[in-house]
Amino acid sequence: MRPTLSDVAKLAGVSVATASRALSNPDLVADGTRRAVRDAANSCGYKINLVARSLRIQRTNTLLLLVPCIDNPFYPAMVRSVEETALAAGYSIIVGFTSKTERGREAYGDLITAGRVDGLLVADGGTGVEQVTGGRPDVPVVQMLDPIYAPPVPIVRVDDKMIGELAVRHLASMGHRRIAHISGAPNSVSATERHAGYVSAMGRNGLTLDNDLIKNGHSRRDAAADAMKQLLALAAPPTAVFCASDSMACAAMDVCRDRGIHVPGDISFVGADNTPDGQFAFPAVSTVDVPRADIGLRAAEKLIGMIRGQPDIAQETVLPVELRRRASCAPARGAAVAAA
Amino acid sequence: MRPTLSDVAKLAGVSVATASRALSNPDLVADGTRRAVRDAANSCGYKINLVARSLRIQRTNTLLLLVPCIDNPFYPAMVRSVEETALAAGYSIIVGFTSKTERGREAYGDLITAGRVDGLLVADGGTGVEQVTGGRPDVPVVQMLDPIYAPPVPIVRVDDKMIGELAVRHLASMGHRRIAHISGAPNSVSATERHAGYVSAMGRNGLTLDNDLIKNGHSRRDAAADAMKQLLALAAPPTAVFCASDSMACAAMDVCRDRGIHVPGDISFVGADNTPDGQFAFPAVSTVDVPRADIGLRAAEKLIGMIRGQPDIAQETVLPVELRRRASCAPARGAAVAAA
DNA sequence: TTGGCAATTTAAATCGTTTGAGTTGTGTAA
DNA sequence: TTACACAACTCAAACGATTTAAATTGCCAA
Repeated sequence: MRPTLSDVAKLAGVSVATASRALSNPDLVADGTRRAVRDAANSCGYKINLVARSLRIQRTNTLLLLVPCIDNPFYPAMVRSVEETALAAGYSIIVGFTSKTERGREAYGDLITAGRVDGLLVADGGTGVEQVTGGRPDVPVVQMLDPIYAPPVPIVRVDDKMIGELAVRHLASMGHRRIAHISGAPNSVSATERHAGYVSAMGRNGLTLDNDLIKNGHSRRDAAADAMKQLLALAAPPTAVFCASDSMACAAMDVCRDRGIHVPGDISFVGADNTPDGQFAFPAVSTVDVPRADIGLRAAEKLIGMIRGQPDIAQETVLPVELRRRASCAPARGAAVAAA
Repeated sequence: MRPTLSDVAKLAGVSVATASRALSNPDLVADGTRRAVRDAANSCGYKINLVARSLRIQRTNTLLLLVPCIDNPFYPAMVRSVEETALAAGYSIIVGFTSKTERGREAYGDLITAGRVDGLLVADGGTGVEQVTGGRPDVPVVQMLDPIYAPPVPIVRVDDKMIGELAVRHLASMGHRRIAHISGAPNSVSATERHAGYVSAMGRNGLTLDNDLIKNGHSRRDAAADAMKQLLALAAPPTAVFCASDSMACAAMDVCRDRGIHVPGDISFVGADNTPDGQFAFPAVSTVDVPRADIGLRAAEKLIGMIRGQPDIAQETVLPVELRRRASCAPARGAAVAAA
């Protein structure tokens, strides 16, 4: 039988109340008593029962992190960062993967409604939050990346439109004029924002928008490969492609390699996200970095702040994105290139 | 105030005991009573408090999963599979990453000793388990992959020695005689087993073992690249390389590409693990598959079985490994090739 | 009417903490 | 001496469920 606080108290010759305070609120007891209790606890190998504690104080020091899936190279860095931040603040995280499992988010609703977690971190964007909080509006929630619309919740995200703009600007600055776009999952807000950024930057750089140059890659490798094949089949193929993710850029580049089209000699690519697959591809994919570790950190901090009742929680945190030049881009053939 | 069981009981006009049974042990109450309690629960939006329940029944239905890090492409599939299996059995997973965080496993010891989790799944092999159970030997633990030595715990693993043997046999069957090995982290049991498999298969295939052909890649890309450079600098470089992981194979292949050495025309590679980075590399890396999803599944099942007191828990489960031929291998130049 | 029996239901203890209110004892001021 | 403040500690009531043992009910046969 594992020792309880009352065993410790008995051993130290004090009441359980005093034992409790000696261990978790040391200032409230006299020096000698504190020492006696601590010695007693050590000598019998006492460990606190966190479940009992949670029941009493009505907090679990546990967060639920919902991520579509961990196989996607986008998420590991974010998950790790959330976990680290939470750990440092004394919180554990329960992970849930919502895309591959049959039941999706609903499978985890219980944990929230049943009071097993203090708060919720959602990385799978889109629809509503009530399906996950089970209609308990008092559970703190922080969203990462794609906004939840109804009701709105605090969010940590990046400027996705800027991603499209930076990518296009970079390619345009190298003299490319026929710049294609392979877009992400159409139901994702970030994908449509990246698309919007592409559109606006094309205009701003005086390039004509050609709908034939815009293909849907659905954020999947296979769909991106198909899209690339369609682009290459055009009468006037693009000289550069902005892909809404590095993974799609890798897939598109593979298509080019299979056909003997040289990257970046014949065609340039810019991806997005800065995931490891793009980093280790050949050639390494130029990309617009999405600071996933930082997103995780900020989101975890924000959520913990909310749980602890801090007053000045920003409703929205937007982190900067940044172009990373790598080997997949080269000046357009015969173009006069502006200063990169 | 969220409703408790006693609210429900009051609403239904029964005692809490009956309410409890009506909801969680329906056979023990009369039909009408059961209906009345359920209606009452629904009408006031009652949700069980799992913390209270856990305290009473002395189980949390939560497992702790310790993984070195999630950034490594080896682990996501395993984590996902563990999570899925656990979810299906009604368990939640708390994840802990032990390699990058300062405190390592100790940081999570509390969760176990404090009774917040029912069992422990360890994927970071090596030393002892007591540092993680905090000397509570009664906590169920299952190890994945690398064995824990003191004290031994139930394990789900693969035949790592066979990995080395399959890789070498494959290369030998294609006529390669100078087969190099880039090995994994020297303190890892699986790495030394793969090495041992390489050694034994070299002998079995009548190939001479040349220590110059064995380099330590430390399971890191940079070290593997260094190792590859050393191999290429040899007076008689290898015609094939067995790398203890696909990641290292990718890094080694990158070195070859940088030097204009063609894979597989000039040199063949076999990796191990079957991680996505090898799958998407160019050329795709031939590998020996480690069924990570299956490992996660079996380990989770085993742990849950132990928790539930099933009698016939196997101390050791060894899952089969399998060669996956892809594009990184070709017959040795001018060799008479046996049937592959 | 009564006793016996099975089917339900209930009261109360329990899980192991935390914490507000009350008690004790000591020293100081009136 | 009385009164009061104060520190240190104890008592006992939570927290919200489960479960054992006991009590109630309904029903039927004697």
